[in-house]
Amino acid sequence: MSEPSVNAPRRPSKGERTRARILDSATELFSRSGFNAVSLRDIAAHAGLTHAGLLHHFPGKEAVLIEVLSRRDRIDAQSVFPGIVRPGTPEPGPGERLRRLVGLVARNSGTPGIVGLYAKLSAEATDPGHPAHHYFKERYRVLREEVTVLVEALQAEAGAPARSAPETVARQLLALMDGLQTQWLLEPEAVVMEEVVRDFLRGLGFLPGDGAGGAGVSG
Amino acid sequence: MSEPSVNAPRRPSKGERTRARILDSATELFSRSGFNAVSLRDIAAHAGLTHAGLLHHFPGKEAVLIEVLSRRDRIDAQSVFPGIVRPGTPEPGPGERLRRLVGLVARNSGTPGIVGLYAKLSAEATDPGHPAHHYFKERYRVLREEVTVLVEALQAEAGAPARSAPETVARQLLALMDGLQTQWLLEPEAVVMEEVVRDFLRGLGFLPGDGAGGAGVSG
DNA sequence: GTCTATATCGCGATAGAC
DNA sequence: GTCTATCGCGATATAGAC
Repeated sequence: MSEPSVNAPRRPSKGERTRARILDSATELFSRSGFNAVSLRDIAAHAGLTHAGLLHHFPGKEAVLIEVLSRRDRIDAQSVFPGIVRPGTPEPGPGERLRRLVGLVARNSGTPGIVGLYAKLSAEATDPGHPAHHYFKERYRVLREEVTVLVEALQAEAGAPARSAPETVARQLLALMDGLQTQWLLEPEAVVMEEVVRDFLRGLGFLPGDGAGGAGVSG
Repeated sequence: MSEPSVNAPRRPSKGERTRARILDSATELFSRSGFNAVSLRDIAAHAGLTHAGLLHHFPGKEAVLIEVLSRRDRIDAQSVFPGIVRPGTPEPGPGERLRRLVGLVARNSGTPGIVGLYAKLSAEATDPGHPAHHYFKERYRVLREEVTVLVEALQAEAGAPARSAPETVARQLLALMDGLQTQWLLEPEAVVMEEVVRDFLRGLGFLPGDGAGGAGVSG
């Protein structure tokens, strides 16, 4: 049987290994120097082939970037919303999902290179016709839906009647996280993204206030 | 006497007029087609000179963009925080400044081209060494300070004790506005930036809530 | 001081040989 | 699947015309 079953990892072909090598090289170089400063020739050389050889695996430079970022997206999403990546997987409870989401914000502070790429590409991709346009539209749609569901659950748990529509709060939270990244990238030492996000969530009643402890989401 | 006094508008020199013509052309072309799709040769041709001639007035393409945006910045800032542009000018009251700030968000919905340029440049400019890096650092510093002062005043007016530090709220508001632009640019018909910002401000007690009972979220 | 012409560079992308 | 060769383009530098 050389037919692999759906979930069994099979031996990668040579092409797949080259592709992976290219993505690893691109991730490293993009993270270090950004998108514009890195040429296809740089990536190809780092991966051990020529730029024309690289373009056999990817249609263009931006396609490489999109693949780099969507690979990371998949990893991040899996940690917060496992159901996105593996449909049917049961999501953790709302409190746990929120904890993981804030943890993701904190973890991003360790990879300014990637965060910067994300900020740049998501801005460029607002242009219809940009190769990553549909990817980002879809990304925001999925994230907004997941966060909306999360907010609904948190509002229900919070007890007090919800002041705002869950979709609106979801938009606010995602916008806040994105906008904070820009401020943090400009002045990394002056901003603690995680703290600002926590403060916002506290205002919504999703995290205990800084006085007497509330419902147990400590430390 | 052909000596103009300090504040009297004097006849612009030929160079200054050329410079202004270049900026007008660049604004129009950038707004219509974005940054990457427009070449220096396009801008120069539209302004009636060659691309090398243009480069006698600006060191490079990005310098042109920075000038285009900072010119707009000056106009916008003047409408909300007159004191920034003309030091010593008395600011309007907090309520009025907040009203103008929200009005600016609403007005931005009329110029997606410029908003997009802003989103793209502010992301690119997070890279230290980018020609606009210092401009954006300074821009955020000034905006954050002005908004912090505004938030302090609004918190005092709101009566209830402030839950968050004014600087934090200022960061949140600016981040929210920036992040919303990305979402709006991706799906202009699905987002009403002004409404989401108002909702956020309502949650802070800076705008009147809708009715009393809290259950006012319809639709 | 203002602008043009030209020459050169490195880039992304394509075509076709192997 | 990878190469060499080549194209067109944007960006840049220099020399010099007005």
